[in-house]
Amino acid sequence: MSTSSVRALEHPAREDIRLEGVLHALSDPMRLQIVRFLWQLGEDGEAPCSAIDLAITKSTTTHHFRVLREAGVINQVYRGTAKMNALRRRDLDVLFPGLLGAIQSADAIQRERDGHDG
Amino acid sequence: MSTSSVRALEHPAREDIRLEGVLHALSDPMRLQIVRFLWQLGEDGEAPCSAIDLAITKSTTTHHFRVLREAGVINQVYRGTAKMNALRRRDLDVLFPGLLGAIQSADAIQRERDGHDG
DNA sequence: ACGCTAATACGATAATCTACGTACTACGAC
DNA sequence: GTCGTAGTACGTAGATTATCGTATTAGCGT
Repeated sequence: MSTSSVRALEHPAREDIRLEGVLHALSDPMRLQIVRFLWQLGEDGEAPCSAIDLAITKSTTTHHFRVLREAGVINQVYRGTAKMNALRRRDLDVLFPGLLGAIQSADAIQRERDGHDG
Repeated sequence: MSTSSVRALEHPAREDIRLEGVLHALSDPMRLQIVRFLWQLGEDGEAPCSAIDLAITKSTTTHHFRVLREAGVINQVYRGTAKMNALRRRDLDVLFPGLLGAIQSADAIQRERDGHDG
């Protein structure tokens, strides 16, 4: 017996996403880096946790992904042995139009200013 | 002898304002309330700390205003016995175009959803 | 069954944050 | 100078957070 994975992950419904929670989730540099990475994958892009090279241990990485998920910023699903992550762009755009885009744009401007390429 | 107040307040220069800091400052409900209030005063609007009725004590209020100032979100100047506060709209708009507006808009949408009037 | 890889769970620690109360300073009015 | 108002400083308590290390679970391939 084994249908496609019993392991389910709790996500807030779109209407339960709170602005304060989203802002708090994005106010950490590591999490901002995660979101930047996912954003750059484009619409519907997704990636396993391990695809992002963060300067922290795996268990801390797990923690940050969970914060993002619980705030409603990303969606996580198990796919085989990996856990795929994707930005909840559409949900956030319906809920708070322009917010995610403005933050991404601000992040890009700041990185440019800080001397990062790309 | 008394020129216009020796008491000076430290503000980050525009180029020293960090996105993470702004997001963190705005991720607290009390501070979001402060910013909402200042926003509603319109361009160049300013108000003393005491103009906002927060459900916290005076010393905690001081703390929140300081967090906002140190993050670069508001400007504070002493004016007589009061301390006037104003959003740093222009600085933020130059630095991160659209960010403050998107957050304000998201805040308004969320409050509408929560059943507040206005 | 065994080993590999991806990710979680748990427990600990140190830092940060919100909030409070009390004591204090600065300014204006009297 | 004295009083009232606006706001600060300081110390502290309690909660949350970021980080780690180690042990563990889930799924895939052999």
